[in-house]
Amino acid sequence: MIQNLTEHDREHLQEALGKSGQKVTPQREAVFTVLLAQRDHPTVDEVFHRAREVMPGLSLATVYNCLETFVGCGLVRQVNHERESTRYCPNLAPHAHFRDKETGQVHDIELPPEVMKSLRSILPPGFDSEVIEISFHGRAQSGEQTSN
Amino acid sequence: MIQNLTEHDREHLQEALGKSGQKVTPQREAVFTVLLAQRDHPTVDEVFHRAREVMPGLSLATVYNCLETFVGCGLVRQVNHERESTRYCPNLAPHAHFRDKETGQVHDIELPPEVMKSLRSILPPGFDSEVIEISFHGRAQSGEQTSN
DNA sequence: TTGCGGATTAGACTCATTCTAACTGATTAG
DNA sequence: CTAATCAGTTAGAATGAGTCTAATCCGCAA
Repeated sequence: MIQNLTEHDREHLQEALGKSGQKVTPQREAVFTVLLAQRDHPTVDEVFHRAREVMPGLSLATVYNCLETFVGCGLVRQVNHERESTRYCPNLAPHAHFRDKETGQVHDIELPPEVMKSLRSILPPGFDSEVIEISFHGRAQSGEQTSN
Repeated sequence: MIQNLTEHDREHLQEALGKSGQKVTPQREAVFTVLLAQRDHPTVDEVFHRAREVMPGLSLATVYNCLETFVGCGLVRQVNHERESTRYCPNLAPHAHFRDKETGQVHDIELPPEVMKSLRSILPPGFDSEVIEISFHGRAQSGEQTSN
């Protein structure tokens, strides 16, 4: 079920968009709402279909646009695994991703600061990294929470 | 310049293919040779064009097939960054990848065992990972070696 | 020689994503 | 008030990496 945004989330959206000179639109709100409502790393297509239930005229291109905008202003992260469709994730805390071989589900794995540090430490001098992506691939015993 | 395989490399190829019940063919040898000759993480297309110089009749489909075969028998690794074309890497030691924002070049970053260990340790119980991919994205000051 | 099976091939196809050009609707300028 | 502007949205066309298909090739065994 897709709830409306909380006041807090709406402000978050507003502020992030505003910072990069963009506006809240009904479409952006719908897409953002969908992302927050079910934090299961949906593909563009999944976002599209979910958002359509609430805003039937919404076009696929707009979903692509909105998601790109959100990524650009730091509201969500892209998650890529091999060459599968890109997925989207509104979890902004540093985390890795675990993709279940069997179900295809993606789980967030918390990334403690000391692990981040040890990772950064393996870069030779002269390498300056802005983004680190860590992804596991394997199986998760059923019954594990879909973390976020 | 594309040299022939050393005796050692040819045996490596032979053995890895043999283990999974496959044979060395001229095409596979050509593709493998290309991968070893220039360890710059080429795309399928790059491999294709390089291998063509040595074997003009070679088809793109075969390059896809060969590379898939090699990945299947553990001879090379796939490297994916965002949604860019898949690249291939004959470095079998545990390592991460660093993609240079500016040049697009991919560098191998050695991954010490203790870092591997700390990474595995962040998986909650029940999560069992076979593959860990780590990729950095940022800029490398020029003058850095293209490690491998 | 014939037949078999794996490998190779060219070209058709798929499908996520990007591009394009037209349209909308809110805001600003005259 | 109009008109001009401009970001955002839209449908559909285009792109391009990768996959599939069906025909052919080739080495080996019967």
